[in-house]
This record gives sequence, C-alpha cells and structure tokens, in this order.
Amino acid sequence: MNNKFDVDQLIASQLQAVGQRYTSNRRRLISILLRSSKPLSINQILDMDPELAQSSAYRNLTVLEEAGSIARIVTSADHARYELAEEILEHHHHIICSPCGEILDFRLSDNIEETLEASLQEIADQLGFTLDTHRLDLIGTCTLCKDNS
Amino acid sequence: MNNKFDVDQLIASQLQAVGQRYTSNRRRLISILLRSSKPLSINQILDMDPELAQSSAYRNLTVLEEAGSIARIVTSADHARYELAEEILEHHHHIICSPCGEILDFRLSDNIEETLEASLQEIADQLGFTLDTHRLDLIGTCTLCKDNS
DNA sequence: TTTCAAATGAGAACGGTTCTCATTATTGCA
DNA sequence: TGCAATAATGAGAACCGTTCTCATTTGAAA
Repeated sequence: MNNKFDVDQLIASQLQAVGQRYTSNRRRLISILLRSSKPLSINQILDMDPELAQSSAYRNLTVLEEAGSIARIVTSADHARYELAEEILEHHHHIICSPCGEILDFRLSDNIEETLEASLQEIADQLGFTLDTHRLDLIGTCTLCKDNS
Repeated sequence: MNNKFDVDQLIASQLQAVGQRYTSNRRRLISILLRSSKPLSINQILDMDPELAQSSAYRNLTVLEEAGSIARIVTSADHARYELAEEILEHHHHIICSPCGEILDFRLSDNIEETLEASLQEIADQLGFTLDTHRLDLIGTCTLCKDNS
C-alpha cells in the first residue's frame, strides 16, 4: 500500500461500502495525510490547504473515519489528530510529546509485536472482550521541547 | 501500597510537595477512587458522592493530577476518566469498551512487560525523546455491549 | 479569637467539535 | 444533453465537557 493510486482505490471502495462518495474535498484530505509522515491536527490540515472549510473538514474526517480510511488519535492535547488507517500505513504505534502534542509513528520489531499480541489476545479472552485493536503510546518530551525548557 | 493509611500518607506528601492541602473534598475523591476497581468518569464520581460540587470536583481532580496522585485517562468517549496514579495502583494497562466507554485495568506478565519496556526505551532514545511513561490500551467490546447489539 | 491565605461552589465563560440549513455539486435517468 | 433527486458544502450557530470567576466559607497558624 505505498502508491497513491492503490490508496485511492482502497479508499474509494471503503467509502462506497458505507454509501459515501469520494469527493474532491475528501481527496484533498487524503492527499494531505498521504504527504505527512505523522498525524496532523485539524489546524495543521487547514494550514496545508486553506481552501478547506473547517466544518467540512471535520465532517469529512468523520466520514473517512467511519469508512475506516483514517484514524482519529485523541490525547490530552487540545486537538485530536488524524492519520491514514493502519490498513494503509501498516500497524504502528505513537510517541507523543506531552508539552507540544506532536506525535510520531514507530513500529515494534516483529517478534516483540507478535509476543505482545498473543498475550493481549489472551487477556481480552479472559475478560470477555472482543478485541478490535490495541494501541501503544510512548509519552515523553521531544528534543525541541527539551531545548526550550 | 494497599492500605488506606499508607495511601493517605503518600497523597498528603504529594500534595504538600506542590503546595496544596489534603482537604476533605480531596479526601472524598481519593476515597471514591480507592473503592473503585476501575477508572471513573466525572459523572460516576458525582453519583457516588452527591455532596461533591462538579466545579470543585474538576478543580480538585486537576490538583490531584498535578500532584501526581491520580491519572486522567482521555479516550474518544465523551468524558475523561480518573484513577489513582501508578505509584499507588502499580503499573498497569487499560482495556476499553468502545461502545460504552467502560475501562478495566489489566497487567502484563513481568517478562513481557520488561521486554517491551527495554524495546520502548531504545526507540525513544533513537527519536531523541525523554520518556515519562507508556500506555497500552486494548480497544474492543465488552460482554455487556456484545449482548445488547 | 483573629488573621489571612486557600478552598469551595454556583454559575458564567471557553473552545474544540458537531449541527443547521440554504446553496452548490453530482448522480441517475429519460 | 437536460432534469430531477439526492448528497456535499460552508458559514455560522449550537453543543457540551471542562475551566474560570468571584463572593463566601474553611482552616491553619499564632
């Protein structure tokens, strides 16, 4: 899932599956997220494309999230952040700078990830949960914020 | 850290360290969290002690969080949830029911937790982050919500 | 007691997000 | 093509969880 054409195909079908169109505003949002290497806040998204209306951006991000094309990341920071879904980006985790809210992606080595997932599945079974996914966040301070403090 | 007296001692000193008093309202909040086996939303807290004023509860939860006595858990659910800090409850993780927002605590086996932490520390070092903590959440559906759907 | 800073609580204000609704685009169909 | 019919859009209002304000109360220290 690494070229724009494949991604567009996938998202078109994901939207169609929930009865939604792949409109130009939605393409613009996806294009912005595709160009970013990290999750973006609504303000970062609007800054990257000032033609986008805030209300429509929010609505379309919600539609894209419901279609399973993007993921919303909620932290204790002011704004939520958005990125392409794991189906597109592959499974990964987040490292969050608590002073500035910046989020970077990272991946665990395959064998640690697998060991962890087996253990998590077992725990979910014991608690009677049906598991959708898991998320692993590192919380800390990035270089930039460290220097400015 | 399993009897109320020790917990009160610790919290008193945590509050003192940030120049705050361990007042009766703050004791009531701690008492509620101590009695709960899972993180509570503000409404659940107010229901458990109707004498508490909402605004004071919010303010005191913030003070207790700043003192390091409790943790605020933000999810995509409407309300944040609160629980005693890891210094009191010991390090653990959360399993979250996305339909109803309910959160339960769980622990990983020591060796998986240790392997994971070593790996995470390495990743943080590579990205230039100073690590405060990590959090691991399982997202799924609890038995109750499964039955009602 | 007296003093004085800190805590309290009712309600107002804040702000990120969602909703409303009149307008504009798009699709399906003849 | 042209014409409904339906969906998407965007500006601004509304929503609602949380934070702030400020007059009052509490509690610690002496």
